[in-house]
Amino acid sequence: MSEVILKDALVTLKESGVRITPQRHAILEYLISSEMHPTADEIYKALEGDFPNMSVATVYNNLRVFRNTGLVKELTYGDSSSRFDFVTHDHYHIICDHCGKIVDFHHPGLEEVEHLASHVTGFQVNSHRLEVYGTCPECAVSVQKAK
Amino acid sequence: MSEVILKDALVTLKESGVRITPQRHAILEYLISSEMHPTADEIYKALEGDFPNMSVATVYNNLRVFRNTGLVKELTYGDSSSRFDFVTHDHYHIICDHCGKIVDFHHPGLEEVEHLASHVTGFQVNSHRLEVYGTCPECAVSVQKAK
DNA sequence: TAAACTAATGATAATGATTATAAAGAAGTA
DNA sequence: TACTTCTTTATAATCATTATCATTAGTTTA
Repeated sequence: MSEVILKDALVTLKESGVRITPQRHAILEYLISSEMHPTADEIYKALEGDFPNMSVATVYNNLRVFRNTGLVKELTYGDSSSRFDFVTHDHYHIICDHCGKIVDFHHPGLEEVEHLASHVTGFQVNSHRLEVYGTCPECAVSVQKAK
Repeated sequence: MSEVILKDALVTLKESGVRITPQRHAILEYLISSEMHPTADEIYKALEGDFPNMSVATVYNNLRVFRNTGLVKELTYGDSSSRFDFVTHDHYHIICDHCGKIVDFHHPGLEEVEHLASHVTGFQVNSHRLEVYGTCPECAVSVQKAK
């Protein structure tokens, strides 16, 4: 089923006039199949086996290409490096304060917040970003034990 | 009135056993008085006149101290450097896609989103983060003109 | 198909924000 | 005063990301 998603993505790229190189194919595939939200370096390391000569710059370049075509979203949290998320349906993220794990969850869009914000500030609103922070079940267990 | 806020902050620091140095005083004062959400470097530049010998490291160190005592929040957006926000009431930010301006707005907390996220993912929820993106009135005008 | 043009890759250097280190200074305490 | 601890300063180190540029590959056109 992620096959279909990948094919769709490739079609989107082609329609945007972006060439499908083996590297791009591999990066996309990894982003889609991976349940995590990898950093550029993690992607680089993961594909090192298949592409021993691939440069880090290629990863960054292509992530930017994907971002520009709207296929991929860049997530910046407090930590040093950005994470990249293949955009499927609209979803939000919940992030574990302890281990940094990121889990997706769905929630109806927060239009009323956008409206209020627009009304109060006079901005034309385009989008919003929401993240929830907490402790994941696994870390909750180990925190228990530590007591 | 920001006098009171500053005094409160100094009391908070003292209670946490943090010494009030002239540099810390100045950084706090700047953060409170400034309507913007400055980067570390902007703070550094702003205080250069009064503290010609102050090191950038001092700014970073003290911002970390303030963050740890809960006086200051660190905001990371897509761009390269973090921004720092003196915490007064709970508020959200709306950010202009064109000029990067950040404006505060108030909105009742999104508890129901936290509840849903907790229910779906099994996380214990601590907090959330919400930002709205759009075009500020000034930039909307210049975009009009450009047409 | 070959030549010409354009885009993508890879290696490496450059940038820039942030952090680490270590010496000197200031404040706090006995 | 002597001692300890925290803070500042200057500087070097780190690390993610971007820029440069020569090389390669793909596409277009004649």
